[in-house]
Amino acid sequence: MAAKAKQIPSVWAREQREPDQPALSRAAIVREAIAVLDADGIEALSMRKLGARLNAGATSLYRHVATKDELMELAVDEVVAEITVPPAAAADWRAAATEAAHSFRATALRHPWLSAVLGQAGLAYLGPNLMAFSERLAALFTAAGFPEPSSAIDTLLPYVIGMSSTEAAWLTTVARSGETEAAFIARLMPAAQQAAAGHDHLADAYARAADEPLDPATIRDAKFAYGLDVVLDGLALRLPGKA
Amino acid sequence: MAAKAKQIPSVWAREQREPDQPALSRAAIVREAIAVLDADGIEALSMRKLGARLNAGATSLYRHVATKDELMELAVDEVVAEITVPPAAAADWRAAATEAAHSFRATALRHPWLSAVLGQAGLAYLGPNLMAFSERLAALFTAAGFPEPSSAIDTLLPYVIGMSSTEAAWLTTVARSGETEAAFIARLMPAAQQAAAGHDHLADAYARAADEPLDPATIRDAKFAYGLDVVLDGLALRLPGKA
DNA sequence: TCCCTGCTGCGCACACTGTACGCACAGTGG
DNA sequence: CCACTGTGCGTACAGTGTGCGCAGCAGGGA
Repeated sequence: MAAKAKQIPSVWAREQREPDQPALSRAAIVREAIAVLDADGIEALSMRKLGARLNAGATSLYRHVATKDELMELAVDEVVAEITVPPAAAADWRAAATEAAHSFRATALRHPWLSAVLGQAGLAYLGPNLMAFSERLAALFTAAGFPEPSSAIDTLLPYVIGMSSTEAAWLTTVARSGETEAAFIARLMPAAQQAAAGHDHLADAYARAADEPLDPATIRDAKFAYGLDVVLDGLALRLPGKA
Repeated sequence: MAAKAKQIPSVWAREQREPDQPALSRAAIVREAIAVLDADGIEALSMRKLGARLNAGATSLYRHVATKDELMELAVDEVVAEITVPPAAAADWRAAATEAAHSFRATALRHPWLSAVLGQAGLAYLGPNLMAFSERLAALFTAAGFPEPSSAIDTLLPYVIGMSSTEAAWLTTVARSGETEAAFIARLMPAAQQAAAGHDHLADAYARAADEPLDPATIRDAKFAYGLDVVLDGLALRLPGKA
């Protein structure tokens, strides 16, 4: 969808490339890809569409990026930089870990494709920002006095990733419906209750949830905080001097 | 890829449909889809390929399944039936929860696409087996005496899903490399150590891991069990009578 | 002034994807 | 015998990622 219209091929008629365009570059491509991902979701990102948004052809992108997967990897690493992990010197490791976890969740909800891609990649991503993130987490738990900080990280991160990814998927579904979260829940409720028929505990839980006056976002916040506290409680028991 | 070859159209030459073929049915389609998913991964499943394996055209499947997403939902629910959750009557809730978690992980590693799809779907899936699974978990934690069993579930499940999905992704990557896990790690190590340069804690962790004599599968088992214990410890603190 | 080399963008093409549409046939009920 | 319904399939459409080779530009010698 370049600005230049189709015209008969002629050396004289050919225009110069606009020099004021933001040049195609890896950074610009990644930035635009993130914008598309945030706005339209992961399956809406195609190389053609991305190229069009950059006033370029689809295959031009491949001069700067080896493959679409590599582009995703770059986008992940770029976005991971938004997560803040308090410095290790902080006296209260628990507050620091809580802040890091909440920052992760906030980032994952701001970029709903993040956790899905991250969870599906595992240790294969070695981008600088991801490494820096891991390093700061390791520093935090080491300073806290954990004998094996990586075990602590390998407990906390799966929880945070698991929760964030289901939550992001849910919010994506809601957003696609065009309704508010409460309205979407209300519309889904009958089907859920029907599916829960014969399952007493589930039916009870649904009934209790229906009476809940709190708004869904608050409930999700509380749920995440609750589970996080559980995990941190469990970790605290592993600190030397507590056993 | 039907058995009948192309031939000049003629009423006389047209063959009958083989009646001994296993009839195309929703159950057969789902079963075959799971086989493809297990063998070749999630992005290898295409309707055409699936149809071919069933001696049918691609679009024939759509008589039994509304859309590919629906097929995935059916496959997930089918596979979820493999997860065993001990009955609520079990005296030791902790052993029961541990068994359920391990069963989940085993199923997720047997079907490496499971957690990714599950984590990306959230509460939207309401299949009977998934409902039964949730019900039994709820029964378990209710019988254990938790005041709000759903909070316990919403803590445990994200951990289990998060851990299983990264693990499954890792194993998929390893499998695709054609090497053993140990060999793959050895080949990845230089890149990882280079990426960890300047990050002291990470570099230490890598160095320690390189000296580790245990085989990777054992380490993964231990890591999962460790985090699971952490979560269950944290949950145990929420049992009335412990506060 | 010329050519040569290397880099960037792009048009085309290939092999694929999910799935809508409408026809041809089998079995069933009237 | 006819009508109807359910099933399979061939064709087609609008996409997808990406390999290949060409066209222009920048800079560096001769």
